[in-house]
Amino acid sequence: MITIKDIARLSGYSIGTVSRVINHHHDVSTAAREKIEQVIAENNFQPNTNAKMLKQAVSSNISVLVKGTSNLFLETILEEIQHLLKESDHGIDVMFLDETANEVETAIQVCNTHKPLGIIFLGGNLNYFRESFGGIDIPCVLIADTASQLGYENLSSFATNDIDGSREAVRYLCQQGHTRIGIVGGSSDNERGYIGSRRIQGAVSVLKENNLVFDLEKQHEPSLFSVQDGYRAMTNLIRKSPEITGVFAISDMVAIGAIRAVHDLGLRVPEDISIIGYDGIEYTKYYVPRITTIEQNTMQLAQKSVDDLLLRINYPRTAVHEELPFSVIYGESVAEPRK
Amino acid sequence: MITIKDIARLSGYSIGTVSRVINHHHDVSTAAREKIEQVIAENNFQPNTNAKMLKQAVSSNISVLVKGTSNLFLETILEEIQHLLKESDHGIDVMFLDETANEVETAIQVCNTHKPLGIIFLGGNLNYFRESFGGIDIPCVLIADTASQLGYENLSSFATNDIDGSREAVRYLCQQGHTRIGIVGGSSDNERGYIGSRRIQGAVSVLKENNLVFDLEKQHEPSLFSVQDGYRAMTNLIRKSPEITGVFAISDMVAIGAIRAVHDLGLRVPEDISIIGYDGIEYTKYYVPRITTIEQNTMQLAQKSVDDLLLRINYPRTAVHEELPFSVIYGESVAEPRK
DNA sequence: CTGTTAGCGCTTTCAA
DNA sequence: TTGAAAGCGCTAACAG
Repeated sequence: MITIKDIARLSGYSIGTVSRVINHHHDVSTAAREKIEQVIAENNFQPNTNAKMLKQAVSSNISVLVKGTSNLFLETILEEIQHLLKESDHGIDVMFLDETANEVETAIQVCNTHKPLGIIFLGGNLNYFRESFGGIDIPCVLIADTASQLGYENLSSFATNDIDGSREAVRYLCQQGHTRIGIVGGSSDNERGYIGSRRIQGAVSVLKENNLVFDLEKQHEPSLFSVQDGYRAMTNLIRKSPEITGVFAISDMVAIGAIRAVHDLGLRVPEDISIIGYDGIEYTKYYVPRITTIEQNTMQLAQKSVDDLLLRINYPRTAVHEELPFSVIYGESVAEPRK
Repeated sequence: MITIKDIARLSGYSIGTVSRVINHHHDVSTAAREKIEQVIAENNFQPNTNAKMLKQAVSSNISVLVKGTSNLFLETILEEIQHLLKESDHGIDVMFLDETANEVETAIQVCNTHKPLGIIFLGGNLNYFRESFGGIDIPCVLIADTASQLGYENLSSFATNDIDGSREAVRYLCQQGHTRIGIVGGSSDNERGYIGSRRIQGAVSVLKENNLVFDLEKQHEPSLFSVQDGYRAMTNLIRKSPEITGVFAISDMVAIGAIRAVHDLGLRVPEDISIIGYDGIEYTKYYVPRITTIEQNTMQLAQKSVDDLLLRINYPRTAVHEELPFSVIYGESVAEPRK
């Protein structure tokens, strides 16, 4: 392994000067800079990040923790964030976590080792934040869930209002004339701070307002946020409530599984059953039928989060919590019910 | 930040002893171990990874470099690898790279900083390996492409034979009676070591053997490995060659975009145009129509790679290169052409 | 502008 | 079984 010491020896300068060149300090003579850069290139020298991080108080990086490895919705936002951060002079440091992992514990680790200037959480479980976010004291942003009730001074959040979004979804089904409406996805226990339960909550409230019968046990089937489980859940739902004509799927992934399930039961979407999804991932536009869905504004989510984080890194101020707009994307998976 | 020094002070032992406890050495008295573990727990102490890595010659981890952030095919293999490695006593260290990134340069970096025992490359560009893999001297495995011609002693590879796989795909279209066959995806320039060009090569060879006319310019449209670009490419292909009845899409993602494109042109799959994909990602089973595709055996790819890597870590021996079987998954996207 | 030097937190000899 | 102490590669403060 080639170290800064080797470069110093080979270039005839001291390690101090080499370090200055590496870190683009301006108090180095052109001669020294050129010579050292040449030696570095010749030897393909890479400074040891461990030593660097160990020594440095802070890096100039921003860490992004993504919850869930194959969550297309979050990945879309991530791409946008990477794009935006490339403009700034901050490095970026992405880390993918299992859906079940504790992102806040991981973040504390990351603070010790990577020493970022700020952290963006892409998705997360509010319970973990409640438990241990106190251990973090750099500016952070939570995307896709709201942290306003948590009251941390250094944690902003940007999200669409899940209750309103799902209300809109179900309202649209009602408008089309559906009266027997089912829900797939989310868990039925009203766990606090869980996105799925909020979406269910919104959906149910609209059904109640429209005086439609709704038996949670019969007209809802829980499901993970995956295609496979959406398929299973929808199959069950139709079996136990064959009279249903409209379905709100808690995420687009679930909607895709659900549509396939409908087909395999010999029914058609939207002729026999209408399905509306949630998130607005790119994929829904290429499905047959194109999926009607509630689109979250990934661009704005990314933009606002990055802006806020950079602002708070440079001018310490208190965190903000903002709700961003969503919109209904009219696809081909919802129609009026048969008479 | 709480350090090993604090734990030493708080427990009344020296930092040497604390370090031994942390690393589960057995030359520590039970009294010391218990006291120190208690203090560690009380203070929620996390050893600083940078300092640890800086000092240690090697970790006991295995690094996995995934090429492409939203490549469902590779992600499936990754999940399997994580599962398999959990059985072993090695830590695992995943890193996602951009599709355009240089994974070998990154790997060299990773060797310096994480000091893994071995590396698994999930996807990769053979050109980068040719250029700089010489800089790596720990056991490595490349998955999804073959490195046999490269001749590195410490680089095994496991992949399905892309030429045979795409031959099988096109052969199936021919069997069904298609004579005017198109290809979407891959790039037309025969870049060495590029998966797409090998799949095209296999496809074309079968067409030639069956004495079918094939004009690369007219019957092939290049595309990236994405749904969006598959859509665009298929639209172009049909415009320039409307007589085509069967299409080989170089990946399932491309196939999905292609099917949607067919629909939007007022045609149907498979009634008007048959489409066969490649990879066998989970998703194809939930599309409407279910996509006929060449399935790569992700389980075996993962299993063999992990086995080989662990073996070579423990008993140094030369690398191996193996081709793994594929199979045709008969979906609903291929039918006999209209007369 | 450049060199020297004191650590960053940890592991690992070497002595005791 | 334990403690003391020498660095791992690097940065930054200080002196020149």
